[in-house]
Amino acid sequence: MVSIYDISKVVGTSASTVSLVLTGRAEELRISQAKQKQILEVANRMGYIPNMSARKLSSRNLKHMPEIALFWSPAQHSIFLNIFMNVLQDMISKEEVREMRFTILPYRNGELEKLESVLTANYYNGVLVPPVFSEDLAFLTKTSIQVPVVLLYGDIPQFNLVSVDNFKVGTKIAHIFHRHGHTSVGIMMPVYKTPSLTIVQRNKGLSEACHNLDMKVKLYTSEMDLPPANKVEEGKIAAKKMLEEDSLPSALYIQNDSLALGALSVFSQQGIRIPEDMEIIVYGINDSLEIHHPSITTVCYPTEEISRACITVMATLLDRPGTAPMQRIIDTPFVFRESCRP
Amino acid sequence: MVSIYDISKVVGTSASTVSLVLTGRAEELRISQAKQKQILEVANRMGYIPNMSARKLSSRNLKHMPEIALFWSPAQHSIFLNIFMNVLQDMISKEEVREMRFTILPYRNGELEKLESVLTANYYNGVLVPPVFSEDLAFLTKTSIQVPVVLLYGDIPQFNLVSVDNFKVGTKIAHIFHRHGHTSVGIMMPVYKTPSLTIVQRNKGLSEACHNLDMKVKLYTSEMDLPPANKVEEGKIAAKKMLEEDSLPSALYIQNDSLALGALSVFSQQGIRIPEDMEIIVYGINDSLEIHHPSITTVCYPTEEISRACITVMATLLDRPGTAPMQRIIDTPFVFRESCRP
DNA sequence: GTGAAAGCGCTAACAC
DNA sequence: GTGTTAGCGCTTTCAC
Repeated sequence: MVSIYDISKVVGTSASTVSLVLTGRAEELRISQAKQKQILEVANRMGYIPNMSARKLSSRNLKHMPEIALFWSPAQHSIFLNIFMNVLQDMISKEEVREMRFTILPYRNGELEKLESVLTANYYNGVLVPPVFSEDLAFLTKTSIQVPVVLLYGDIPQFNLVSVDNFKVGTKIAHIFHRHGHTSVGIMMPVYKTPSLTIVQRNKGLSEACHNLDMKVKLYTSEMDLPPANKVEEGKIAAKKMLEEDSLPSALYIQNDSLALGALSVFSQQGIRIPEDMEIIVYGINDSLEIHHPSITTVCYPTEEISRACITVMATLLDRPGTAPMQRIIDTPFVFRESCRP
Repeated sequence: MVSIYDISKVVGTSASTVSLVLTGRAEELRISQAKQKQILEVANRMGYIPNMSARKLSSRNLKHMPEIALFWSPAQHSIFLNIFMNVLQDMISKEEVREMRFTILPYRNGELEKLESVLTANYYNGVLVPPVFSEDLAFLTKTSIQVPVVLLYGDIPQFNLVSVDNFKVGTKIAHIFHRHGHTSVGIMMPVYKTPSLTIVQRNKGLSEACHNLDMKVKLYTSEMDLPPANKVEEGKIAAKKMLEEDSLPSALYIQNDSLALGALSVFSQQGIRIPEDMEIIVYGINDSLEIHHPSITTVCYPTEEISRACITVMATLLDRPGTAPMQRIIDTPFVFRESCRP
């Protein structure tokens, strides 16, 4: 990489002159126009990119700020980032936690190990990992990381965990349906090549509890893997397939809000009455579920509390390196509406 | 701030030993257990936080990577970040642009200047600024920044711009309504203490064109500033107020998708037929608008193209510092559905 | 097993 | 106006 020293050699001046020009202080120190122009030109031609680590290091007036790596895959719910940043800003401005900054490291599910060098070299003061696939979890387990790691899913002893009890969410839903006297329960879920572990856990919690409570369980999917933007379409297909069958479950749990929107539009078209013909609970947060007729009962990931807990845990670990890993399990709230009463 | 040198003094060893222990290479270099334990303890007690700038600088094997500051306010549409990161990852993996990393700097609208030190000290290789308020734009204009700045809104000559023509969007809508023979047009918009400049521009384009085409324009809002999460409720209130008036516009443009969901639910309850009684165009992207009965015609911010252009512009400027500012105006696509045919 | 010393790329103080 | 020099905090090499 080209440094100001390289530029200074080409121009035939000292590195400090180059620095002065490139940081915009040429005028105040009265560097000659000709030299300024020449330095700028050479920098442009050589493709000089300032090394910010060096700059930060040498700047006397900068207070050092921890930098946290935030892994991010396309599969995460986009609202998370926004809420997380709002909560962060809020906590920092109220001085509830020390300042820190988050750098986003995009990765694709199952390919976390491509970022191995970032992790092993410990270039960040901490790492925040959203719910990842099992292969990513396996990779993390065997990687030696010397900075605090906060996971949003996955029970790895050496890491911190801030999560919800997905299994329990499933169990709770089963109990609600059982209390209402249902004997057959449907689960509608997206078709993933590899389903997310959180969905797997919720399915498992629901299925096992249903089994224990003598209710039948049936899975419904569109059986075709559409692009992520087409979840609504997937819901329509899944709902249509469901309606083609001999019997309908009298209670349905839908794993995703977009899926639900698609399914609900089909149900309404086909005259399925909700909750009379079928009670419905949806995992999700979409506004439309609230204003739908009838309004839809939801369970959803408590993004704000999770964010708050993440930030608190991270701050604690930054200030006290080597502290034993912590676990925070946040409760998942139900919002009961017309589609399924408590 | 505490450094490994501080720790070494307390422990009574050398800085390099501390470094070895703290980077997890104590075993391979056979540092004594006692010393390891002591160093770890002291580091924890003193609240040692490694300076990553120093670490990156001194690591021989690291290839330097540009770091870009991404300003982010709660008012931005959350989907943007997600799409932006997906596009980034895609472009990098296809080697269309050089690698770069984005660090999120949260700020509140109108308070961008609180981040002045970040900007003037030039601690990032580039800066990406989403649509900001006029006071933020004014602040940026008068701040001396020595690294490439890409704006998503605002015509400041010294900065780069990647944007849409909001005014033209308004004009286009006016022409569609005019072609359909409407003489009265409504604009429904959120109540903001300070409305976003993009909304102002679209309103302006629509109003001016309506005026030129001899159509009446009326603004509708809820007139109460609910929290951002209540945009749906705002839409309901605005719609109810609208229905209380003597006459209804025969064409309505709604500035925001959540607002539209609220308004549409009121219209449907009150038996307003769409598009017969009122044609509707919505600015937004929400899935529900597509599956609504009738389906809703939308215009929306072309996030993917904008992201792609931002990244391209940024990469160009990183590689060729001092290149003249660029402007990229992206076209805003209409999706015609039942609520308003072309 | 541990310490001394060089050097990463840059800024800033000071000398000329 | 421009160059020299001393660090910023850390890793790494090499000597002991």
